[in-house]
Amino acid sequence: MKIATWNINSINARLPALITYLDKEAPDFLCLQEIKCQDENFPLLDIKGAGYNALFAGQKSYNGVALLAKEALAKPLFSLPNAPDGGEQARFVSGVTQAGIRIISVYVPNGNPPLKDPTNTEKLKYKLAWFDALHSYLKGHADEPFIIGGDFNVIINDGDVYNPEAYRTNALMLPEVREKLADMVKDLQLTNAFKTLHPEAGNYSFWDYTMGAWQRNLGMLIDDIFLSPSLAERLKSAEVHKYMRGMDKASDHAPLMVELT
DNA sequence: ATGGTAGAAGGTCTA
Repeated sequence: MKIATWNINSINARLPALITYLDKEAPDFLCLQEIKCQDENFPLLDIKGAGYNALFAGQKSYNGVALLAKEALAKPLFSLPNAPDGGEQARFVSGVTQAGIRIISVYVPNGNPPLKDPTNTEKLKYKLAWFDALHSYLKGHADEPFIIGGDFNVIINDGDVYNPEAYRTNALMLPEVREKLADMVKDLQLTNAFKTLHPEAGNYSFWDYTMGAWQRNLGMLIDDIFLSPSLAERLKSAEVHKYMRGMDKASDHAPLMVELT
């Protein structure tokens, strides 16, 4: 069973790349983030043509998440219960597989202040509150198997970014942000699928569009897939599909794929 | 002290 997560940075701008990816890698489940379209503009026919069903939570201009699956998913949920904004921002979608595994796609808030006002911490507070809501939601489902994939917008270890000192005060790496994710992982005994198999530094899933970041390998690992405890022993392989970042018209994120037995 | 790039929307914000 293959499950992948990919911040696609506009599903319509990336539609040819998406179809190519589905054909080539054939994930059973694909979590997408930043689809950047409203529901009425979601390319459902193209995705069905590629052999996939889709659950999606769209939004105008920003955010937006989807969950593609070869099978039909049950119990669809289109927003995070008790999200700090009441679910106004489309950052969460989940469904349950026929085998009874809950699959969740999340786009965790970035949390950095608007450039015009570096003293503004509203976005950071929102990020921390969003993590609280996610933790509570998962805690309520801790007795069921689940897999959560997404853009977590957290640099978990210093070795997961090309220059940790440059990001020390960035919302992707602030201690209180790292603690929120670490507390959730510890409390729910989650397995970080990729890092468990590839603990070494220097594996990235995101390279900024600016600064020639891709060509210079100035990247960071901010996309993750976590497994609930009962699925941990099924972990077989995990990899970042870097070739997707090297394509023309690439997203700034590469997909991360995990295989379970 | 801001740039660099990309995307959606629509003439600016978010990342």
